[in-house]
Amino acid sequence: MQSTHLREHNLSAVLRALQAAGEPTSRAGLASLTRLTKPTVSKLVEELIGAGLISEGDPISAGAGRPMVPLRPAAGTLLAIGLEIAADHVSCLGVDLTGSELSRRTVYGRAASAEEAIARAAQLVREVRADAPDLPVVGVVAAVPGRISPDGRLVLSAPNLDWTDVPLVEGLRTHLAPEAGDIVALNDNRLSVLTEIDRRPSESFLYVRGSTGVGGAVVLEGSVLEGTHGWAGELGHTVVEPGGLTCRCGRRGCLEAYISYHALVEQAGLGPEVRIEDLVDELSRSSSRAEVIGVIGRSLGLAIANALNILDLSTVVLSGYLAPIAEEITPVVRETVTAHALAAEAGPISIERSDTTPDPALRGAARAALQPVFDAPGAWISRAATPAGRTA
Amino acid sequence: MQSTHLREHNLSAVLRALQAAGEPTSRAGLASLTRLTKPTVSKLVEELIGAGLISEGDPISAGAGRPMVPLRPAAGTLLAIGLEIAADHVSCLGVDLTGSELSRRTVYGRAASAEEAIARAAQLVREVRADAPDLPVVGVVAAVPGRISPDGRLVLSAPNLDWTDVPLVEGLRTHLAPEAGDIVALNDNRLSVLTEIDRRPSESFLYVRGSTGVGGAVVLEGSVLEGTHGWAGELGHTVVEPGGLTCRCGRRGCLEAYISYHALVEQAGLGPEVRIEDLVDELSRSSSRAEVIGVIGRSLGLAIANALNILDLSTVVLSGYLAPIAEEITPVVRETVTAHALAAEAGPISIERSDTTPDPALRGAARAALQPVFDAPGAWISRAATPAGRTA
DNA sequence: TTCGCTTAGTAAGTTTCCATTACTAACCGC
DNA sequence: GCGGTTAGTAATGGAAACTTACTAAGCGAA
Repeated sequence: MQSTHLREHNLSAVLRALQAAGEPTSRAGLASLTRLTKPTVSKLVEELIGAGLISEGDPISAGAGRPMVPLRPAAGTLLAIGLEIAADHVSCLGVDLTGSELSRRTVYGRAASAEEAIARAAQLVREVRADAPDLPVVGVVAAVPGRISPDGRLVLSAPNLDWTDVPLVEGLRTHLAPEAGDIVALNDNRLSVLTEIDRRPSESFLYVRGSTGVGGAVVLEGSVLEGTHGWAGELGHTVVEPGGLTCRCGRRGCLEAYISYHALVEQAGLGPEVRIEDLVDELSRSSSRAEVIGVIGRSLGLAIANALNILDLSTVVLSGYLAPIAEEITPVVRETVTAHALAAEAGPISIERSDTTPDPALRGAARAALQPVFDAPGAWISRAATPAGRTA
Repeated sequence: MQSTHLREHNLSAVLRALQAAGEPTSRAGLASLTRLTKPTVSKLVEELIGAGLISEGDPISAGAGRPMVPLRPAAGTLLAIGLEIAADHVSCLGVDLTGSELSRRTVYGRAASAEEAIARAAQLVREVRADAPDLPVVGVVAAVPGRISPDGRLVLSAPNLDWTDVPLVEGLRTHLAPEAGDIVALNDNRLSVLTEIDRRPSESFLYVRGSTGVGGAVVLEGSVLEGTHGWAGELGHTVVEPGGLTCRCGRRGCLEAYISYHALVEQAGLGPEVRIEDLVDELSRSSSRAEVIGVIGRSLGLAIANALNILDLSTVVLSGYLAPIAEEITPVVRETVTAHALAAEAGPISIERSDTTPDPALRGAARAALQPVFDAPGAWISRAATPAGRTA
């Protein structure tokens, strides 16, 4: 590491520590969190304040001693933009460094083509920018329900959108002024999980999200496992029944063939807009409700158990349409997991439902767009020095 | 990071770069590998030479320019000790920083008790130390075929050894002088894989090792995934047939119940000392050979496919008793994996056989015992004879 | 042979950055 | 108001790495 990078490293450490603390913290507090000395932290904080990344509050007296000057991530000094491109809507969310919503836009309805969806998305980004015209933009992250090339530029396939090899980033870039910052596309499941990571920082868990299919993510000590192609954690095509039902993907016995919303809807012969809670009710008319829950629980449990065996994790978070029925299916899932997961021998497997914040993918995308600031605050300090706003 | 730690970081970076290079490298070469400047590398190298961690060779001329002074990890300057505790033998291997074998000892025969096995192991360690009495000992790593507590001190269970809750490290420590350095126990599968990592540094792959059971490891960019309890990658108890055969572990449908050496031997009604190649022959007398290969290949393939789906990897390495029959089973495994693994859509899944170096666990243990030197070379510099190398 | 080119390595001085030490600031309780 | 306590700053010093400029040593072509 060059000595130049040391400062960058420490700036980042201070900013991260402040965010991780989750509450206003004094310079002295940051010093003990980062194990840097008080003078060093003072200097770094001064720079970060200068760059508009940290803000000071009024001194707070807490017991004896000089009152601390509370520091927190600065609100309203920059704009990070998240996009969500879904089958039936496109949403855009602008947040500042605190993660607070600055602006939000949505267009409902299915786009006729990828080009149209991209044009809509770009329009929303422009509107969100216009709501905060003076703020520099960190970047744009788009959540897409599909597979994305490792460099985050190309949507390889997104079945629900009917997209194949769509150059999303290039498309957005042609519609947007270059000051929009970096634009990157990421998988919606691996963005949704960021919201969950905020709730339980530095934990390790398996995240299972039911949307149209069944996706998920693997979180190891607070960071999302990417995998070779960027789709690690995709639980949907785990084989739970060799030679079983044929899945939409053409394979047999996939988890999705048994428990995806899509599969269940088809199985029940219902319309596409049934809520999952009603769906289970509907299904339980033909067979017994316990049986339906049993099928979901057992196949899901088996897939989870196999994943936990490989990863040696002991926490599972159920999200998406699995969250509302989590309470009901958990006993069966737990039973199956306990019966098959090795980790169950070392201690109980925790099966939890996710945070119920709406639009986790959208929020996660905005959250991801903020990341460069935490990773490299130095870039923002040089920017603050040259008020032109653009890096040379 | 404090500025004190910067030096440590860079010393480590230089030493690692030298090892990773795999061939003698000049100071200038290290500078470009580490992105440090030549003078900085020169200084760091000087320290490492003083500490006996790097050695200089005679200048080598390669084309134009001044000949380089080749640097390599120093041979015979320190001793790292690996232990392997198996059901029918205990082995001990001493290596230096280059990984070269300095000394090796083995005692065959099953120990009557854990205490006896530990006493044997300690004796071997003493003998290996006695073979190189002047070298400082980095530490001792013991490979154990079982589950080990996360702190590496306690063997929770090792079915083949008939061990439960054995305080291995404490036991070894009472037999050994404290200068033996840190003593740690680790799982044999996750140590075996280190040999494979040396062959393909920084790659990601799934390592599947057939021994008495079926174990494995997950390697992500050159580092072994540990998991919550330290047994990530254990493929043996993946469910490949829900409600299928009963496994030794009491569960049903585990991979091990189908393809472990143990299971196959039992299935064939043979003695315990059959070689795997003969075993397959033997089994093929009752049914057709293709059928036996088919069962192994399909169940293994299914387990691998599920693991690859979760982890998004595209390389598998077969090791242990799977290596000698790799060629035969690979077609079926590949077919099954390709049929079920999502990653197969992005490109071919590579299924390879492991390095055939004998005693991979023992070698891996010694390799792991070396790790502290690469992680923190600074500790060895202070130990070195003359830190008075400060030029005024 | 000699001169220029190229690469390896070193020396000296400078810069950057953090730690140390010692201080001031501000508040509490007695 | 006075000690105790915590927050924060100022000045200095030292460690580490960078920059620049040099020497060392070989190759090859004029």
